[in-house]
Amino acid sequence: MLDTSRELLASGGLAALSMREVARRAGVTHQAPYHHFPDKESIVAELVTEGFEELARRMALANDAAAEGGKPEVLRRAAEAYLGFALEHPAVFRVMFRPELCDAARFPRALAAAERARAECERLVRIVHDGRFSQALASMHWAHVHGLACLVLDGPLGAELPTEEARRAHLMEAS
Amino acid sequence: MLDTSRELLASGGLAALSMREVARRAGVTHQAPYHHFPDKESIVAELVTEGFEELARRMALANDAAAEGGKPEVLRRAAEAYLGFALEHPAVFRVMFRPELCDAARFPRALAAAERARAECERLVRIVHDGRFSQALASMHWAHVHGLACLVLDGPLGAELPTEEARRAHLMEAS
DNA sequence: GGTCCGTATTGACAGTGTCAAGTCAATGGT
DNA sequence: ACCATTGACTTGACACTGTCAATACGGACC
Repeated sequence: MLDTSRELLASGGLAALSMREVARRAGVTHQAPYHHFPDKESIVAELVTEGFEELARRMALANDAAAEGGKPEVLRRAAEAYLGFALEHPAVFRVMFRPELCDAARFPRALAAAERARAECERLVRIVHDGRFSQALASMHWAHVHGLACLVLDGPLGAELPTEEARRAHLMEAS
Repeated sequence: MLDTSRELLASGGLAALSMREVARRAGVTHQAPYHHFPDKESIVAELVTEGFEELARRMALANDAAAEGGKPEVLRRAAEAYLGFALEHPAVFRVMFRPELCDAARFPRALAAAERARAECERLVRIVHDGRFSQALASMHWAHVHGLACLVLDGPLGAELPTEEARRAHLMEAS
């Protein structure tokens, strides 16, 4: 069920993800999905939650590299983690940052997962800035990779150099 | 006609912008709008075009400040222009960076307007970096303000300090 | 065996974008 | 003066969507 939802979202974006199409692919009638999810928002919320969990996982892994590599290595890995996720799961990534699609009050799990990703970002800031932390610093780092991801996925940066090339170039500048 | 579309988009987001609601507000039947716009995408494209034109205009104005102020002043004004636009027209801003909503091939004007904004970004890079230019540098600057805008509008940064305060703090760090 | 519950079905409703045909007034050419 | 054309609008339909309601089936448990 969620698998087909993921597939639909990945293939045709949010527009392609419809309750009825999910039911069709599962070989059941259009109302069957409503016995597993109260409404469409719940499916989206589930996918969003998974997305933030995976993103947080990747960021955590990158931060763990602080032990071996130096600070620039951590930064590089963090950017790689964030951009890697965005490039590998573009449709999920886009949906994750459209809060109107998944009311935070109704889906605390999604919010918690997002918070975990945020916490990893803060951890990164502390690692890179010798324990110091400020919201402005965190915003700066996050905004940088997030902006890159958005522009590469949907902005003018995506047109040229769609793959590894441009991405690497940007990573170098990010540190 | 476009006015009511703008209103709907601004008030309730893309979901609230429907051909039939536009017709309703104009006091005509649901098909009347189709005599002025071939389909919904055309209306969205028009709003997107206006958005990019306004954004390019603001960025141009900011860049023109290079004559009087120094480089940091230009940077500050550019960020102010970008973030100001995003905060004043959040709904339009969001739609501008969802290319699936407005096929570039069908709407060359929208693409041209976006290109104009991009050109202003390149101009900024040249001003700040003494005439030097690289795509990576441009991406870096653009990504930074764009990421800030996205996160403030729809991300976790928007929750706290929604107005002038946090925004200014980020601007300081950006330069 | 009877009851309950989870799963599925059928059928409806309102709302959407869009196509097809028809109405009606103003315009312009002969 | 007549007529064709054009543009703005209407009416009516179609397929699609999310969702509600009522109904059936099938196994688990007392």
